[in-house]
Amino acid sequence: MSDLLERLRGRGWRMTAQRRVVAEVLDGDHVHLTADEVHARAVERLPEISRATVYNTLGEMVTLGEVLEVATDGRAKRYDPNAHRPHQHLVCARCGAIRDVHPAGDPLADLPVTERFGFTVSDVEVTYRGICPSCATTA
Amino acid sequence: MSDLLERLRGRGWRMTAQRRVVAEVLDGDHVHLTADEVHARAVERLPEISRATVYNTLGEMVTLGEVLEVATDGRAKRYDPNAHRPHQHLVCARCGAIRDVHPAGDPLADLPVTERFGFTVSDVEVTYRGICPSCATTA
DNA sequence: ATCCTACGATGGACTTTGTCTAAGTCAAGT
DNA sequence: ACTTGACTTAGACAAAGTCCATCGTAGGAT
Repeated sequence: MSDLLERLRGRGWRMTAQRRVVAEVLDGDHVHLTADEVHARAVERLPEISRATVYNTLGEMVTLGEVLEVATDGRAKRYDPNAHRPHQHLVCARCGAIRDVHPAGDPLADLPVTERFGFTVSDVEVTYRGICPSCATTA
Repeated sequence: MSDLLERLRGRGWRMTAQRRVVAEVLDGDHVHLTADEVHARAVERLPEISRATVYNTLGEMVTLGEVLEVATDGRAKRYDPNAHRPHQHLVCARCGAIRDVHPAGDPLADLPVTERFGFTVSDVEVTYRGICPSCATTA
């Protein structure tokens, strides 16, 4: 069931009720939750879980490469459990809705060596912005 | 001299000492400053300028399309005076240094209609990440 | 099964980044 | 120079996140 949980367990993670709940919340719906949203949902199952623990756990999962951090607006970071399939994000400029998208081509290859200034470029993050269908109809 | 200042004046902006200083600071070095860095530099020239004014002024310049907001990390937004030449950003994952870069091709065209989910896509933001030459040498 | 202990969790203080408001100030048109 | 509405100010407030001292417990050792 919880694929994410299995992967974490396989890495020798010490399993606690708190970590299990955070992993389950993240892996549940495939939406992109903020840390506070994760905390809110975790509290429903484990009322005494603290914010610090949620932040710590999310941070560890990011370090382990099992979860991605996405900063689509200047506000709270969002956490994306879909770390093992490369993808980009499409964000509604009005309501903030986020969809995973898969552009054609490799954006990394589009950056010529002359435009790399000696950097060792290892990653590229692409954020498309627009208006989603439901925001478009409600004027 | 201050191209940015000229453009703002041409739009009927009420010119004040504070706005002039903010525009000059931004247009001076072509680095990507945070709001607080802008404030720190502005204070050197106009000691009584307040943080709120810097935030207001930057926000207005963004609304007018004369300055771009870039959120390369989850931290403070940075302000980019180079709004009239389309470009993307290359960020050092270690020290946070930012360079403007010009990828080949149009990233917007790389998103097939089938991957747009009914969104009206109007903009794309690309952030390349890597290690800059000076961080690479200092282990 | 029980004990130990290092790792994890807790909550509250603290920091950073940004917004808001009420009151004072000033640029620019008349 | 006067007037007025736009601009600025200081400080309170808010949101997002980090830090720390202390307490609790998972899981190996016995």
